[in-house]
Amino acid sequence: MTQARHPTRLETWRALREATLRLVAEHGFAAVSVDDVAAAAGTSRRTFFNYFPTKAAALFDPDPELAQRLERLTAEAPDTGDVWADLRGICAVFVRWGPHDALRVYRRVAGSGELGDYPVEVHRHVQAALEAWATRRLPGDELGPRLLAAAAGAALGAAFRTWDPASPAEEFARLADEALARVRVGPGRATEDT
Amino acid sequence: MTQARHPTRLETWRALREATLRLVAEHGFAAVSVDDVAAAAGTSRRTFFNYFPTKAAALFDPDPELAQRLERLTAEAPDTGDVWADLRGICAVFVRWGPHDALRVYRRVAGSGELGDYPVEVHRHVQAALEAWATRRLPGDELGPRLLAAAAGAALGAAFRTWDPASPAEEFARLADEALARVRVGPGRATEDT
DNA sequence: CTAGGGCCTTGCACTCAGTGCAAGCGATCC
DNA sequence: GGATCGCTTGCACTGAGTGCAAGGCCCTAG
Repeated sequence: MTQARHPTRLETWRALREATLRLVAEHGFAAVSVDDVAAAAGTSRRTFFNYFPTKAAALFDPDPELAQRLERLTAEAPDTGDVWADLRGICAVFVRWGPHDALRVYRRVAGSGELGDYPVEVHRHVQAALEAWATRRLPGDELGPRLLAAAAGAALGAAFRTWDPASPAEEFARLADEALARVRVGPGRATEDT
Repeated sequence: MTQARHPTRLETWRALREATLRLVAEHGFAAVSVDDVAAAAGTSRRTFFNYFPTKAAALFDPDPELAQRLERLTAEAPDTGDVWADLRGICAVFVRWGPHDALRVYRRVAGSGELGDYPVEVHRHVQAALEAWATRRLPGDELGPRLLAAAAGAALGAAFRTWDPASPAEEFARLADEALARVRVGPGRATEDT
């Protein structure tokens, strides 16, 4: 039989994330203390802070594996020449992975108004990855990459806020597609000679 | 001669905002405590929290007068039939008012990475006002108003982050114009029969 | 087998943000 | 003159977040 084994770093991370998600879904963000989460995950309060810098981070920080997949997705994305269309393609794929259980909790927390800053928190790392991708695609353009990533983030955010968390996850993806389709981001004057 | 007079509520508000802005500009957000701010504004710590729910709020909450002007701006905005164009018009005006001294501090704070959530904080109330306006313009459309406001906010945010706070404020307005011009938000399928 | 070094956990103590409560103070209204 | 209302303030408390140092587990070198 297998020896009692120390949990790996990722396992502890996931236990904390899991506990946070569950407790917050049950009681709301404010009503859950870090001590509660740590106890529920079978670690100490101090260890919690070794993994997450803030309580909110335990809710929103990207799962390392998911982050890696996103990294790969942007790295392998096609270049059709139309940056915005390619970006939409990336988003369309990404939006169908998401940890939808987490998304539902995010929506609940968002609706309760407990976290004024939730909308970005949720998408910050996604938007950062998109911006990095756009920067590779538009070297020399300062505004463009930020604008592209922000516009995509805005579309995803609007879809997210419109989504009814009680409805199937596919509905969120559909809303995101629609939102992305309604937005268009064109090249700047400086780069239209490309 | 005038009698010694109790400061009006707005005056106290402004004293606290002013003190926060100045101290944060000097020492950074984290290095300034609420006690410091309260003392600098000539009030008590407890009074600070009677005016602002959080330390960040003292930095970012909209000046009541400015909020009113924004309210009026959206109320009186023209309706040319092209929602996005009208929205761009509103933003173009707004972007030339801003308390640019505050904006410069925001950029500094933003650059230092102390406030992960700054970008929204800065624009939250603006975006909310734009969304309210868009909702009046597009009744019955759930996604549309959020998308319009978020897209405009994204453009403003991208311009803001690209702006060099050492350059004149007009440069920020120019960047905002450019960003807004590069983005286009179209009507949804459901509303294209309007 | 043992000694040591690295990584992770944990407890302790501390600062600071944010809140409820109740007392105080000035102005206003009968 | 007394009741009331709004604002301020002090006090005490919870909980987030951090630095520090001690202890435990594992792996490796001798």
